[in-house]
Amino acid sequence: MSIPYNHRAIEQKWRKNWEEHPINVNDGKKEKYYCLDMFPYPSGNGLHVGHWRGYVISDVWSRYKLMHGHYVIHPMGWDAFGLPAENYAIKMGIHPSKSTAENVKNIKRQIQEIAAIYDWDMEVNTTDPDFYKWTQWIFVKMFKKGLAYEKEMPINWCPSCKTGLANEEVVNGKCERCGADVTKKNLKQWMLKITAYADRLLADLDKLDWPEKVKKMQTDWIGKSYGAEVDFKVEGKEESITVYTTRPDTLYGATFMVLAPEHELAKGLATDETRNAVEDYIYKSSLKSSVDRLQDKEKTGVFTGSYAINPLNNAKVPIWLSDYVLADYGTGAIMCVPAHDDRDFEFAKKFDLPIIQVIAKDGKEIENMTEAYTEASGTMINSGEWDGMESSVLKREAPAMIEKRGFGKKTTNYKLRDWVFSRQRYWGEPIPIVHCKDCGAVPVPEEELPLLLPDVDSYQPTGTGESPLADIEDWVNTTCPKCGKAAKRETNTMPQWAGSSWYFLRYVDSKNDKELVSREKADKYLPVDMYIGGVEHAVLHLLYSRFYTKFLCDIGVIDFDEPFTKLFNQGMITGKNGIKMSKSKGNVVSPDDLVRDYGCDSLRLYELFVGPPELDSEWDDRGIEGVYRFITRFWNLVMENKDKNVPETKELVKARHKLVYDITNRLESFSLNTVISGFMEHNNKLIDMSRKGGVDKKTLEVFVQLLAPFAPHISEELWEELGHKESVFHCGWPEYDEKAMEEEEIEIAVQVNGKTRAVVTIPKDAAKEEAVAKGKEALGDKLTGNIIKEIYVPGKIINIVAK
RNA sequence: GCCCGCGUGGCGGAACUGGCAGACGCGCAGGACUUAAAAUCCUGUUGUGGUGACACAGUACCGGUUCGAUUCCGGUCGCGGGCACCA
Repeated sequence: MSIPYNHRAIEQKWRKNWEEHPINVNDGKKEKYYCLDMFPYPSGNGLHVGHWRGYVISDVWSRYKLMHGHYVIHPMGWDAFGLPAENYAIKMGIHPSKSTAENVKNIKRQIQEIAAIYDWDMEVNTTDPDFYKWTQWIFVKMFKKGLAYEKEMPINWCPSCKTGLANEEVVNGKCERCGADVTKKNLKQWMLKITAYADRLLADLDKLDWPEKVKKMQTDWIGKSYGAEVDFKVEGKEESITVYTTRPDTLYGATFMVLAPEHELAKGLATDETRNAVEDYIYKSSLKSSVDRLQDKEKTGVFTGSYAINPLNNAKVPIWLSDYVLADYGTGAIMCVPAHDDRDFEFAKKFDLPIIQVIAKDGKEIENMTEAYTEASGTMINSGEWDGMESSVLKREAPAMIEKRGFGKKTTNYKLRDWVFSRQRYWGEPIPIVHCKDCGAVPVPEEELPLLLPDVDSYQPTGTGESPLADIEDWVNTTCPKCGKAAKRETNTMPQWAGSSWYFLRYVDSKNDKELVSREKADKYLPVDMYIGGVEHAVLHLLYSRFYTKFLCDIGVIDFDEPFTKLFNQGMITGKNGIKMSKSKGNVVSPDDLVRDYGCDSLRLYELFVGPPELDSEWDDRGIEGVYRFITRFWNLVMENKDKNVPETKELVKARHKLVYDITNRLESFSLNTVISGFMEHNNKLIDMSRKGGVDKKTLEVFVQLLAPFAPHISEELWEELGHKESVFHCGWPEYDEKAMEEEEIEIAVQVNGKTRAVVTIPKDAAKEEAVAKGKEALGDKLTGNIIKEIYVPGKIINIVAK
């Protein structure tokens, strides 16, 4: 009896061995491959089996690249600033610097259990001053380029987290972190001008090998639209109001105009009769939260008393105010064409405003219109000189026509807003700005960075719109770097996304104290070739990182403008019935026990076997038994055959090539669950062959090589058992020969009218006559009626059509 | 409301460009070994009918294209996700 499989001893042995003899070494000659995980924030709850999956996927891919002779950059770090870490610290009553350090330690231990080939020399932590020095440095650079600016405006405010939020952090009117209803608060904020990059962020999506879903989400988020700005004169006044529309073709149908209550002209348009009502409406709107505004089912509004003149036909249209028009999109004012827009139609019906149809539906005017006709297709009617034109054509041409006639211009708009970058919280990078009475906002000189986050006892958020830093007088009070007079520090901190927007650049030169990253190393090791993480960051981290990368490229720090060449989103692991794993639900499965009982190798395989890596999968502990059985059976197979000197048979060679073919192709297409089932299937076949006469050594070796990225410990052990001195990871990836796996005879289904009635064995490239004859023979008396047609697709099917 | 994606056994899931539906695994049932159990091994496992070879039905539902459809097309229902008054 040979040695039984002992995962504990084997895994311990190889962990130690890899530590002493690293397998992924940069010799300066190998081609680099950068495979990156989205770095975790150090949560106090530790890792569950769901976190494992992403890390296993990336490690399998990294080891696969390693076996192809690459030097693999596969780092790990900590996204340790920000709300999650701080909220946890507040809850536990431990200072965030302390709780964060503890959590990092614990999670690092757990991550090491995965046995990934992480290069811990590269490790970064966003809360490390040597790291956030450069986070602040980027901010200063942006400030100097005019991309960071201060603005007082109503921003999204989470009353629970007591901080302002970026647009991207508000999901369905709720805080992305805590789920509380988001309100509006008027605050002076630092903003990043991400909108300056809107066009490039949109256009460059084409360059990326990313899931279509994520590209689409970013496209929609950027939300580029094409249309025109049209100027309407206000009757009896000097002013004119500019509206933005994507449907200038419907200009003749504009029967009224609506301004956002916050529009700068709103108040001034009121007449003596309407003044009270108008001011009342503006005041009430200002009190409404964004959630209220969204949830209002009925449209509200007030007539200003003023009229505008449609520049096309000089029609007089009433000007209304309504909060369904957004102040910060387009011009904050719209022309309303109730016949061809749902919202305008609703508003017109409610306030009894005229409706003029300008596009014919099915060639005619609609009687008793009950809903807006929103298609841009049909012939123009009631539109003066435009009558008879096709609306879709006019929609395209109208902006230029309007521009030519001098009452507007062709333009585009984006849904993307500038990034609210201030947080009224303690646990973040201090914004390196000094406010001076004379010089205004002055950046902290670059040589004085990092601007350290002061240590405080009271780090709870104040809720007043001021950061806790505002209370630390000897920190706040400073001198102006420009004029030397007394000045005050900016007390807001940066959002969690600041560090994560560029951390991937730092790994390859993490100890550089002169530069963010040396240009030499950046050119050599960047960008990221493969990025693996959850889809939840589609419009947050992934958009911000692209923006940062483009900026850093523009100022010459790096020479590429897209950070992540290829992106893979792994699905979530959930508990029973697809319920998200959480402590409160009590359905969290910790990897620790499973590693102890079944071993790291088994858990790695099972993480992949549960389902397609890109889809969510329900965790079921029992399934790991099957994987453990496979590993044990494979172990036994190798142990029984390794010293038997079994000669290679044709059948064994065929099986070997088929094995390499299956595993390689499935791995290349990221079908990792079927890679594992492929291993199992081939293992079963080999066990069968082993009983019939044995399995040759070469086949066993190839199997071990293929298994290595997935189950590294057992593979190294068996590789050694097979007589090798060198690590299996340095012995290349096996190749297959399609000719070698071809069968001379194949089984082929014989159908009658498309239904399988028999299976015959025929030569692989049998001629039609032969195949059909054999098929008919096999069918025997199952074939009745007159034969109408005989179909033979070599290698696929024989189908006899009979009546 | 708009835009994506998905519906396959008791369960997780296979089926590459249309070609034997249900690979692989879990679970379950039966058997071998054992005093017994665990572990291990073997057999069976979509449903209905039949002792049986076999027959019929079957990939959410209805219809279409095709010699042939889980796969392509049209419609319906259900589930999940994104956006949500962006003019």
